[in-house]
Amino acid sequence: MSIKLYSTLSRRKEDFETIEPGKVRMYVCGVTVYHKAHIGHAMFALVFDVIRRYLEYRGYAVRHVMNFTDVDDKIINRANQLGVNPFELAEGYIREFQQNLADLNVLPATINPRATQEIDLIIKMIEGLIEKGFAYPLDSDVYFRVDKDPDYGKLSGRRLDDMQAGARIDVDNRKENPMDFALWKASKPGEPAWDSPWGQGRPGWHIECSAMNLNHLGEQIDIHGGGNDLIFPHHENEIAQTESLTGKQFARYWVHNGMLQLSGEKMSKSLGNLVSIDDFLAKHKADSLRFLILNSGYRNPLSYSDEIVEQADRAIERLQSGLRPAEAAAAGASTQDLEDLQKQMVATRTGFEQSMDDDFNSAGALGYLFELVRVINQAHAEGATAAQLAPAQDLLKELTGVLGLQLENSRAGDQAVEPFIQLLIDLRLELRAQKLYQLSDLIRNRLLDMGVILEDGKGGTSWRFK
RNA sequence: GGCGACGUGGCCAAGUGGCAAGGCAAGGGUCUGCAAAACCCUCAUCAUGGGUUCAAAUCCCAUCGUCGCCUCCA
Repeated sequence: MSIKLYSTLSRRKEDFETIEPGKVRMYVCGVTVYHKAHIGHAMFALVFDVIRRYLEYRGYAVRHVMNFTDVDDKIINRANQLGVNPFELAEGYIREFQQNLADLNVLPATINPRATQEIDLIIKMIEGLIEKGFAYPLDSDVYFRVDKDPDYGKLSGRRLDDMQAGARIDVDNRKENPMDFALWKASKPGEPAWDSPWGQGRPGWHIECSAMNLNHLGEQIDIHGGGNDLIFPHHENEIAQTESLTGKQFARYWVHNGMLQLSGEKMSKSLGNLVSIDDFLAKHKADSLRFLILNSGYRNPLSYSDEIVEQADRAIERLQSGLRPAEAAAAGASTQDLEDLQKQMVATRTGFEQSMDDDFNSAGALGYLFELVRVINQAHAEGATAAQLAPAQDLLKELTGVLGLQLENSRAGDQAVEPFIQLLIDLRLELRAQKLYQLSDLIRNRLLDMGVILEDGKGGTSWRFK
């Protein structure tokens, strides 16, 4: 069975076929680095991380490119406000975002190109577009001529006639068509600038992505992704530029994720309603955020609230419960239990793959993983040994890993405390044997306050970090 | 005004023609000194109104509601 994925261009699910067999060229629009990254940015990164991981699970070699826009008006404005060098400002946020992604267990992209590293190619492309009549210089700017592009609007499903140019911004009367967009922008004194045939300036927002695609993936790519707020104008313009220049179809599949919303509104820098990735990770595990995103369709909007984060925290604990070690004194599960476990393993992998093949239906896939957890726990409760649980637990680890979940219980760097915890457990065991329950409960409660949970089972007391 | 998406139990959410996955919460039970975890049981006819069909949450029409894009935006 093949993978199906929804493409914004055709507005339907399509069979996934790559240009080169077994290889995927995937470009994902990254961020403009002028501000701390928020969990909305994390969403796109997580969505495409899961897509990439699943494609690799399916045997594809994925060349994953995610760019950084490191020069633009917003960066310059903010640098001016802060009185710092715009390049240094961008560099700092790039480092921070990469650290955020690492903290979220997002695999590093194959390449992270930056707009400022592509200037030569950008200029060549603009020259090519001018030669072909798709662009025209105006003073020291260069604009793309939308009227020359017959299928302009095909991605976003708009026609030029329908668009109320200037409805919310002032029309630049110098342009041939109000919808013409900048390929090259003249710079003001003191702003970052590069030499060009049209004078000192910098690239427009859209052309950089076209250039990075061309440079790192080629004229034609398999998947082009990003948030659905980029469909228009950014991706529309990218198609227009690239296809006008090459005369070939640019991306086979356009994949867009829905927006993360906070209190009913899109989370965005301009609205000021954001939760930074750092804020989130200070209170919750990376797995929790990933679960939130996996648990709903990637194309749907996702409403963020304390309540659903709390639910995600619990759900992760539930998945972790499937990985608990067998009781030391386990007697072994019955043949029937082991058969059930075996059946569920087959059902889980099959269901997982069928769900994920269907446009990366991770919520459906999670359903099968929870069912596996239940059957593992049943066997666990029936006395399965470590060896009996291992195959199912390995499967659980493997498939949650495909989704990028870590399910780690222990906190890094805390190994040193383990002997002391064990000492307290042994002490408490003695107190309980003497029925000194007040003291034994005191130990349990105090450890809980410190984030260590004790659980008394048949085979002794086990513990885990909260 | 134009384009588009969505509306499934208290909450999140899958399912897009054939008896409504899963998670969280809640209630009951087993286990336990107690607790926690785990296990067992209970918990929805799918916004509303029409229509098509042997059969609809799933297709069509209408209504109501929520949201996104059209401007920088993941």
